[in-house]
Amino acid sequence: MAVQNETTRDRILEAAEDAFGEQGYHETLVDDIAGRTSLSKGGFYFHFPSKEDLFFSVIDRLANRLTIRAEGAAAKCASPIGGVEAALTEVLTRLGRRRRIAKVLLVQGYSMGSAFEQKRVEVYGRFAAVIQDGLDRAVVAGEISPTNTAVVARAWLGAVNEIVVNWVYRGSPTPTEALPVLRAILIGGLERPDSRLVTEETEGNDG
Amino acid sequence: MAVQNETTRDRILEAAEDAFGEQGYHETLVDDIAGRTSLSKGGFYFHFPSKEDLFFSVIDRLANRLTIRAEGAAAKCASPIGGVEAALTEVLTRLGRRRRIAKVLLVQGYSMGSAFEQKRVEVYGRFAAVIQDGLDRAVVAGEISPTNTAVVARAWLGAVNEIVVNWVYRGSPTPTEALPVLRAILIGGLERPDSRLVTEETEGNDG
DNA sequence: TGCTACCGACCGACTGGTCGGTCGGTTCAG
DNA sequence: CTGAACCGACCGACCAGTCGGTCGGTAGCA
Repeated sequence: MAVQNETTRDRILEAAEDAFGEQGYHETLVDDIAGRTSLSKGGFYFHFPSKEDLFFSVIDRLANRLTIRAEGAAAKCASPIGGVEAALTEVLTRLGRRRRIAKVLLVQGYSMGSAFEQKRVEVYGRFAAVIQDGLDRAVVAGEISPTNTAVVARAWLGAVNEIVVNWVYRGSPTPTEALPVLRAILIGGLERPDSRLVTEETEGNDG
Repeated sequence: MAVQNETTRDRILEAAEDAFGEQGYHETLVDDIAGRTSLSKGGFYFHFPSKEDLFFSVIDRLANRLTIRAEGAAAKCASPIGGVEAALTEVLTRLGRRRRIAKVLLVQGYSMGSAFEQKRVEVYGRFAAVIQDGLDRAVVAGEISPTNTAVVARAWLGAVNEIVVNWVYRGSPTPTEALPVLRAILIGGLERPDSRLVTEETEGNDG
């Protein structure tokens, strides 16, 4: 029935999140996921058409959750630049708490080869768009000087990404530890239009 | 003999660079590489013990070349911060010219699963160390304020990485186009000790 | 209440293709 | 004649996906 169906599907997604995070795409066998779910392989294929489809579903689920959280954090801030900062903090904090999730989202997809390229563009594009949107509004609000916000957004995304991935692989510094420095250099890299005495009012941001 | 040996080995490395860059690790078959080299599979295995070993050799070769170029560019500059900037420019320009190389170096490795993790740490660590070294010397030289240069180096690395990867997947903006903006925000994110305009004495960063 | 027909969820042995790696054989320069 | 370099048919592990079958539940009917 429908309810049981949903539950089982979710159980599979949950198990897959763990498995992919621990072992990567190729190392994770459909039998592994079936095992973790107390399902047979056939049972699994009743719920998902393919292993690839499963992986994409996992990615979508994680990316959606993270985007919602980031946008929620940003929405609580009055100023655009404060919003971007809050979103940054939220993402770093969130990923910093769940290493496996970070690994699935930021690393494991590449194992899929060309099948992943489109998905990568889509997911990273969505995050970049959130950042860029905040920056654009900050420009309009006169908080920062006009610049190529698309490039800046990508650079920020990359910086955050590398901090997290490095932590995933080496264990330190944790995203939380890196956050203050990261925030300082990213925000600090933006020019203020009224820069006679920078006097940041963005410093004591809320969140 | 040694000479012929080297030549064939290099031909294999060259072909592998192309193949991995175009198709990724899993999609590239040993037979592909043999074919591109006008060698049989057996001939290939005379020169390399395994496909994995071949991939690592390709990565090492590319990373070494790029590191040498970056360090060379940096060495030509008098000031440390100028050196870091020059290295950044060199890397972006270099990778921007060869999309396939960029793809092998920055993306394809992940396809190998856990076997690659150590290599990733090693290669990225080497690049980060070059940047960090420049930043550290810039601090000593009084060009920038003390900060957590390890984190800053990682962030820079990530920013550059994402710009290049995004270009690899989407074709634009090219690294060369992005360079001015990137340079501005990265360098701009660093505090100058003598800046009367920037008042705050480092609110969040430690060492 | 009992019986039948049916169904969604699940099982697990099996298949079919793929591909890294092997090995006995061949070529040819020295 | 030796052996480094190379050939290419072959092996066998591996694994995503299939398919015929099982089983608990339930709708409909008398």
